[in-house]
Amino acid sequence: MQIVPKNPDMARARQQRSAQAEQRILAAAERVFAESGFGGATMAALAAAAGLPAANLHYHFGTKKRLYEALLENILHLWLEASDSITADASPAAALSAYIAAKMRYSRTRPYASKVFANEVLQGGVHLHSFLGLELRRRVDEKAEILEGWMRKGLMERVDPRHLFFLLWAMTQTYADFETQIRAVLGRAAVLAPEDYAVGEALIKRLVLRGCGLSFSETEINP
Amino acid sequence: MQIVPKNPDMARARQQRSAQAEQRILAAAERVFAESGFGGATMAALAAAAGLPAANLHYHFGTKKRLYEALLENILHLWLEASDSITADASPAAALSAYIAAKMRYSRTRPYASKVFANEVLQGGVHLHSFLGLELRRRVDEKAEILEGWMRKGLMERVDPRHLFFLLWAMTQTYADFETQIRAVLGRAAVLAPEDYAVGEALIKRLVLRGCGLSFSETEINP
DNA sequence: GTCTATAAAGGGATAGAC
DNA sequence: GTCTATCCCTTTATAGAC
Repeated sequence: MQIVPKNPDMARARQQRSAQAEQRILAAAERVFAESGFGGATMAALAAAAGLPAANLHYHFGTKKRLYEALLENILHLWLEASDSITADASPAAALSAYIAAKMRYSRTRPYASKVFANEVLQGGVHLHSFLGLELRRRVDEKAEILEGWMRKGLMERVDPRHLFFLLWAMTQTYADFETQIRAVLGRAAVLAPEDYAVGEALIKRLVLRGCGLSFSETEINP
Repeated sequence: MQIVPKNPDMARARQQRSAQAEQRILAAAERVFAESGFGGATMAALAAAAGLPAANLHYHFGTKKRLYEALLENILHLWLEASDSITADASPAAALSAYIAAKMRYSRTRPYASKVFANEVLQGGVHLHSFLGLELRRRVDEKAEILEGWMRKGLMERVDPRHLFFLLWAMTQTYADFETQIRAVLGRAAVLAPEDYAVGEALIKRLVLRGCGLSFSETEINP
């Protein structure tokens, strides 16, 4: 990362090992920050989770804060991808269903990422000001405009598109962020069962599609 | 709290001052823990928010952990109250509407309490094991049984009652827990406007009531 | 019960050998 | 790039005067 090497081969090898170590650290950090929050996570815990001495983390990321910010940066990209299905020429029912499915897949496969993001927003999102105020806002404005287009064409009933997104995020992300609570209520010992996610996803689709005046049939959604 | 007084009057006065101080500390702690998480909150910050020396907090609550647990205990009571409207002889539409309204009122009036609870669940709920696994689970089982009764009588369509609760919690609490994100998207500078909560509440009612096959009319819900 | 001062421990970060 | 040893500041908690 900050070494001037003698020959190209050594340089490449070094960079590769460095990149590997950084990925390893970020993956471990996702879990540790999710479980302890920024303030509760210690460099010792982060290092132990990554299987490295704490000094290595400082070498690669400088400070705990910068490691955390690098992790957040990674997570934000994931967050934005899910809405790709919402395009002007898609059908509202299919687009919203696909969006819900994508967000649920994210909750199921990347629960720690979801929790880190939730933790950050919960605590005021000080590290996210430009993301929330610029990138996210722009993206939501774009998608809201598409929904308003559908409404003008009579393809769906009138709803406030931004609030609809707030509720979509809340419902899908709760299966990651509040998984502990859901497991407790359902009596699942270690992890949620695949069918728990399926039941939740079907119910979210039902509420949303019907709420927007779109037909909802189990078989259409889960063929 | 641990003083043996000479006469009853002095004892009462002391107890009152002590109780006042403890309320003051708990109110400040709700805000500080919400904004920084358990690990990020320091006794110095908690003391400053309460307007007292840090030693006083230790006098009243012993350790930071015990102060946090006392605060959580307070918050859990709030959490359970909201579902009082759900009784076997209520009408499903009215009961669910009242529940949504109660949870939204809680998000609006006690956002810090909601955030502390969210933070705790997010981080695995280690301080909530008995609450989640016993009290909450029992309560949800009870309320789920009431919903199933309504379904058997044909008063509402069949849905998984537990997952319905997960979504109700998620949708209503998001207006407290993710308020930062909602404000950013809506372009609200300091706080959400009263109408933001109203729009959210109406949309939640619409999704839920329609999703359960119950009639939803704006005027019926917001007279 | 409340305060000031301080002990004791824990945590982030760096130095320097390899 | 990675490791061990360590510095130094922050934080929790207590002691003891008032």
